[in-house]
Amino acid sequence: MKASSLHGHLDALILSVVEDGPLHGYAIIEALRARSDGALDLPTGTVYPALRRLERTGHLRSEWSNVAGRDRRTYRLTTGGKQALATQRGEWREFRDVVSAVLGTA
Amino acid sequence: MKASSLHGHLDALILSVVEDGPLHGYAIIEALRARSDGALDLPTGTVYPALRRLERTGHLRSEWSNVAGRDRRTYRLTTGGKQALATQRGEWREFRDVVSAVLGTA
DNA sequence: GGCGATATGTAGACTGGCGACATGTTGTCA
DNA sequence: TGACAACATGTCGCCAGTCTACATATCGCC
Repeated sequence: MKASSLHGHLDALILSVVEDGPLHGYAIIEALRARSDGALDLPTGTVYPALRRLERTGHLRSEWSNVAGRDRRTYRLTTGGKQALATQRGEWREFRDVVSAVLGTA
Repeated sequence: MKASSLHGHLDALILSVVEDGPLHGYAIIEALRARSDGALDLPTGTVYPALRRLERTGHLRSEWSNVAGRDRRTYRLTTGGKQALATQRGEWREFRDVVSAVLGTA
């Protein structure tokens, strides 16, 4: 699937997979792939900048750790992030319904 | 609704409203607004460039006319445009289902 | 030693939607 | 007559966000 069509919806997807528990970047990419049955295979150049953006806006917070000799930056949802996710879920539903209605793909 | 989330989906929406019969730019904007119950209110700076793009790629063809003293450029779907619309409807369905699945907004 | 998987990141290009602007006509209302 | 909304088309430059390609490093396996 063309991930470029995600434009503007990626943030919600990331927040959504982190909702179930803290994850580091690489694991987030895998979680998105798993949850979408392989349809979403996002490049690191897309995800890592998005994570820093989400941290900058206060929706995520990160913490470094080392697991089996590998450095990990683990992200978790903030309170603001939870609210943002709820808002964005609502916006997604509206967007989805509007586009489906216009396209006649209800 | 934030129309910026349209990114990449606008072409399909335009092709879809033109599918029912030739329309000029201004009427396309109105048709999108009507079909979406007011949710889609696109600025001319978005729609007109998109129409020229769609004509450049051969999905639309245009013709000038004059109605009640006003110049109109009326667009209609080409054969290629019909095929493109069918393809994009399929892509939309997939995109919609994937995002809904990940967000849990099924 | 090499390679694939794990892990993070940046730089620059490209695309597309948006706000602001520019232009002109028609119809309406005071 | 003059102002203003609606009709109608279009451009320009900005900006946000995604992608490609690159850079770096560890671990486990063969």
